[in-house]
Amino acid sequence: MAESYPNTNMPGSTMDRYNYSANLEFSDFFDFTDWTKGDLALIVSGYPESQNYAANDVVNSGGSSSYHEDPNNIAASGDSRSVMGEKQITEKVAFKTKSEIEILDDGFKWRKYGKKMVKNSPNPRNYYKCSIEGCPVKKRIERDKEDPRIQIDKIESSSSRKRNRVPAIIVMESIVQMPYDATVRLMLASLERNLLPDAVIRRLTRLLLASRLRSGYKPSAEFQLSDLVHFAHSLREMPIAIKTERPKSQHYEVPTSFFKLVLGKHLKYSCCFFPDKSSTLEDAEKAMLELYCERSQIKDGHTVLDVGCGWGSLALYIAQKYRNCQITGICNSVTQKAYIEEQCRDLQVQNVDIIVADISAFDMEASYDRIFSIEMFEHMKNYRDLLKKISRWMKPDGLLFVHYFCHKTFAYHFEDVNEDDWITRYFFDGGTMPSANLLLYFQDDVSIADHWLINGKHYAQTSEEWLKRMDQNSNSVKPIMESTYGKDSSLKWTVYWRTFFIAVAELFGYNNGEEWMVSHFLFRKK
DNA sequence: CGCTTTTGACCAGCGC
DNA sequence: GCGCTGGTCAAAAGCG
Repeated sequence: MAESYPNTNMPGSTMDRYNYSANLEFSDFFDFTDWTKGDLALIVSGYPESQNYAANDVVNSGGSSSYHEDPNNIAASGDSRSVMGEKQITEKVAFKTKSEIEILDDGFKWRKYGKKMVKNSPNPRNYYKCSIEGCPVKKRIERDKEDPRIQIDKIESSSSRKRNRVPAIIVMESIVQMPYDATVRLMLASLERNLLPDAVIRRLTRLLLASRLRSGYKPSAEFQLSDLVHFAHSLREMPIAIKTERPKSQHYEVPTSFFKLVLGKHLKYSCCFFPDKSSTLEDAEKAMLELYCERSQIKDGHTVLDVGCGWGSLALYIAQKYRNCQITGICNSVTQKAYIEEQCRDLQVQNVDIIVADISAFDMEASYDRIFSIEMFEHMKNYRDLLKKISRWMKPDGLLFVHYFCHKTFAYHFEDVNEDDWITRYFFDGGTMPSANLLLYFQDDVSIADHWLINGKHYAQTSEEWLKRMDQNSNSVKPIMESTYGKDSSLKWTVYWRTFFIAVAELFGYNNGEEWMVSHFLFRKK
């Protein structure tokens, strides 16, 4: 078996690309008028003392809107009482962070307006205002006089106008200090209200990934090959796929018009390949499609099956490139089929047939020279049964090409067991995160001919492009979100989709793309 | 040049 | 009122 792990040709210093943040107005993030209903101050009431406070102290669902007094006298001088006559509303929070880093970047833009020595302390106190015009949030930062490694932040938002209350920033400042579960809970609460700047979502995502890498994803602290073998074995006991309807409704029934605005012109809703970092998304879509053709050794005249064809990016690409190929695509939604057939008419292509079916239940007699599956195995469980079924659709000398995203070492289920895993809940419930070589444990009916890995940065950049396009087309996206999710939830879902793209980018960009990545397999029939 | 940071002046509150 | 402290302003300095 020839295994090669080619350098995926991503140039070195590309991190600047990944610091992209959307050019949105302050008011796009902070919907003041919405806050009068859910009292955000409650979410952050109390002064978290960096180490030893319980999550429940932070997420306080009852009580008054004023903040609790600091048990450790961190912020004794604050005055949150209402001024006589007009209603002055002040939200405050204070916390300590242990950090060697001189200036902690919290993702917000600040303007420094003062610096003062504090009595009885060798360290100065710095005064900042949020640099966005009209934002009433201020913060002051000083270092602990006993332990200068500890940074003390006090943040307050004060305004006479109720609609200008800005506890959002307080939420954000607090959550980055919190234990894992409290962080997640607040992130969710903040997300729903559209309160987090991209930089914060990115930072939180990385924190969560780091935390999960330490404990959550791995079946054991020392992940061993035997764990993977066990995982692979356990998949054999499961149905081919579970909960096939949920991801479909979660994800794939959003109107095609949305994906037309977000994806590249091939409508490839999977990882693209960037020959260099300045490649356009269209280039990258094409480069990956071309890579599939090359690695699968496809020839003109072959019969081709694309299992899980989506909007037909690969089917249509092959149909145009190899006019004598006859291509069948299987997708799970009628809207996708309708779109592909429309494309066939526009492109004057006659060699494509689309079947709408649930792969786990579907079967047929036909057989093919080449079978492709692009990012569909992630929705499946029982790879043995699935590969057995697919192998029956292969001609004796046929080849199967599989592309899935993966973790380099371990495999895990996407399960909606933790409320924290909102990506699972809303986008991938019932799916699997395979390990890079998981399919090699399922060679009952097929055997490996070749195997490649692709650095995760390609997916990171792909998702960044999707995000960029979604933002650029926000005017057109808005009515789609409103008609899909309802006017009340459209903002929330817009945020979810943006956060999903950000999270995908951070996941695959993690550890320079060497942690989560994309795996390609070429199998022959046994 | 366009931005941020520094810095002394100023101001408000408070205890005496 | 006076002295002290903490917070703010805005002119000047610093920076890439």
